[in-house]
Amino acid sequence: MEKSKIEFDIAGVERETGIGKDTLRVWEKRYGFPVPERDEREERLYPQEQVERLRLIKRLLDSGMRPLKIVGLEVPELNGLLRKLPDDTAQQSADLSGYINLIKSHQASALRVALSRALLKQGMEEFLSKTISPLNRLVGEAWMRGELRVFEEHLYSEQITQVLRDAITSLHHPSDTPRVLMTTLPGEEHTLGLLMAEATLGLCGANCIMLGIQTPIQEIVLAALAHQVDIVVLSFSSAIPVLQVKSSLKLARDALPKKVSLWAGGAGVARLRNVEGVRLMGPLADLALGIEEWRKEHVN
Amino acid sequence: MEKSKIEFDIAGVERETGIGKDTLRVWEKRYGFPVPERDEREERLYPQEQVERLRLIKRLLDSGMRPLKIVGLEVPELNGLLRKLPDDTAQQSADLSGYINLIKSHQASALRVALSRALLKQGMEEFLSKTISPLNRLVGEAWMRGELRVFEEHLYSEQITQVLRDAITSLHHPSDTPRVLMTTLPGEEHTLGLLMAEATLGLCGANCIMLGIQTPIQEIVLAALAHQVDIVVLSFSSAIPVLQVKSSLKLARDALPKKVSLWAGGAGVARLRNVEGVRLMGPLADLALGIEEWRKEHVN
DNA sequence: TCCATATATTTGTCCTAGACATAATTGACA
DNA sequence: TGTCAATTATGTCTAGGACAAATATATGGA
Repeated sequence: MEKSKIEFDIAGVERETGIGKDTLRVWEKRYGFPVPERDEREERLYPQEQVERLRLIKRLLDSGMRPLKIVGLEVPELNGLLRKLPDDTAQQSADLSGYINLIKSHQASALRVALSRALLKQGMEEFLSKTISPLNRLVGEAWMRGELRVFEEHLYSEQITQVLRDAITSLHHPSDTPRVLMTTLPGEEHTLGLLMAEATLGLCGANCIMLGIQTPIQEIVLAALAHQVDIVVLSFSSAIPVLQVKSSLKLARDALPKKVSLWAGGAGVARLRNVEGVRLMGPLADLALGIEEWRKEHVN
Repeated sequence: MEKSKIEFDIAGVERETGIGKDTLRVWEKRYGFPVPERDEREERLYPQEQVERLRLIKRLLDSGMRPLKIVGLEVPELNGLLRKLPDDTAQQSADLSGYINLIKSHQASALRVALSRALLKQGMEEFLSKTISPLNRLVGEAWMRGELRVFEEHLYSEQITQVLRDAITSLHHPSDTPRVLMTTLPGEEHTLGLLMAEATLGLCGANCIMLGIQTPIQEIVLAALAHQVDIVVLSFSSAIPVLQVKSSLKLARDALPKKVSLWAGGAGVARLRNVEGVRLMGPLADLALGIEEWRKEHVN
């Protein structure tokens, strides 16, 4: 059997690249790329190479470049631009580059062991702030530059997840206050930020109720009532468009009872100014601070 | 401040309900529902009630009903239909209803404890086949009928995940063969099936490399090469359209080297007939069988 | 009466082409 | 050099039409 050519329909390209169908069509008209083949029904068929090129473009867009400048560039030029993206690896303490090397050489279990060891040595708080957070940023940047493949990033996330989940299980104090509901809104699929938040809150002795990702807004409200929580924590990664974050947060705030606090954290909120009635969290330490303040206000 | 009306734009409705924008527009024309309000720009604004109603419709659709019969029905009628959906609870051994009750009363930690206990008592294999699998089906059906809210289902998934992950960590034998890469394709977001598969394969002493969910096809190929795996396992939940499963599987098979086996499992493949070069797995036990056969063929 | 095959209907997703608010960039001016 | 206004770029929405694949219904034969 001859190896048939690998081609994606427009829905497949949207899934694989994260670029919407409308956007793909309008790029074709405006920038002359991608220009897919057509099947007998005149429907677009994107060959593998174009999808690969779109992935490079998506990365550059996510790191702040503008379509006009880069959609239409050939693969070598795109790679050239990717290499020029900022690289903090040098500034960072050398110990982090050890992790990066483990990721690049696909040594999953060694990576997991190294992370567990660091956790034991540093303690959770320092582990999160000095190791995981900067490592996340490093990995994110390396991925942007194309030094890490998607599958390597996936493997990395999986190991962090395992280490953190393990640690979190060991610090459960189910009866404490405040009661905190944790989840993300539909569209936000990243678990890592949520897990880091859970670890931080767990340390403070908060009673975390983890709902996982992508809970519809109205379900968050119902869950908040059913579990009688004091605080709802939503996590946003930097992958989500700011616009979407803002409007979703407003909807959530309106839908939740006033007495329930709404906190938003993660890299995705750094770009936000201010949202009425929502507490925006910067670094993880803000969460601990928030819990402290909440306790002061509820001493009765 | 007056509580402003909660309304979603068409993209928000797509995220919240999983119904595509094109579909929403064409339903409006064909069935007269949903008919959203419009903003000053003539863009659709869906009020909360319509979104809620769409969620009910989506559930009925997912359980096999046809749009013509149900899009356009009012909420009470929809609920009536939901209640008529099949209910296996009665047939199942009574012990499972205990779990359901824990879910409905939102006792997360009690549920987790009960599950861990069952795992210890039954052993992994029986735990998966006699408890988790039927429980998943029960929960799925109860959710379809509207007896469980989304957030309750989320909470349930989270507890299962924790119990399974805990168990999996304890059975790592990293140097064994065959080497198995595990992930889902873009569009498939369900982790549970993947975790259950990992537990089963881990029991057989296979060397599982877990990539998490939603790995682009080309990345799967790269990962398979980098990790020199013998088998790639993809998991499909019943939430994914059959059409999408079939075309994705074909693409993946074409993209992977011939010497790498491709296995597909999960509720989503039950509806498939046959895909060239792909081994379709029914129950979890098939995986164990597959590993056994693989070992027989590779005794050199 | 039951099953297989042919015909009709239903349904999701794709198409083109155009519009416009918001974000980012450029230019003018202090 | 910094600030504000004008301009351009960009994603996402609109409408209305088309069609293949999936499903339902009718038909014929054992």
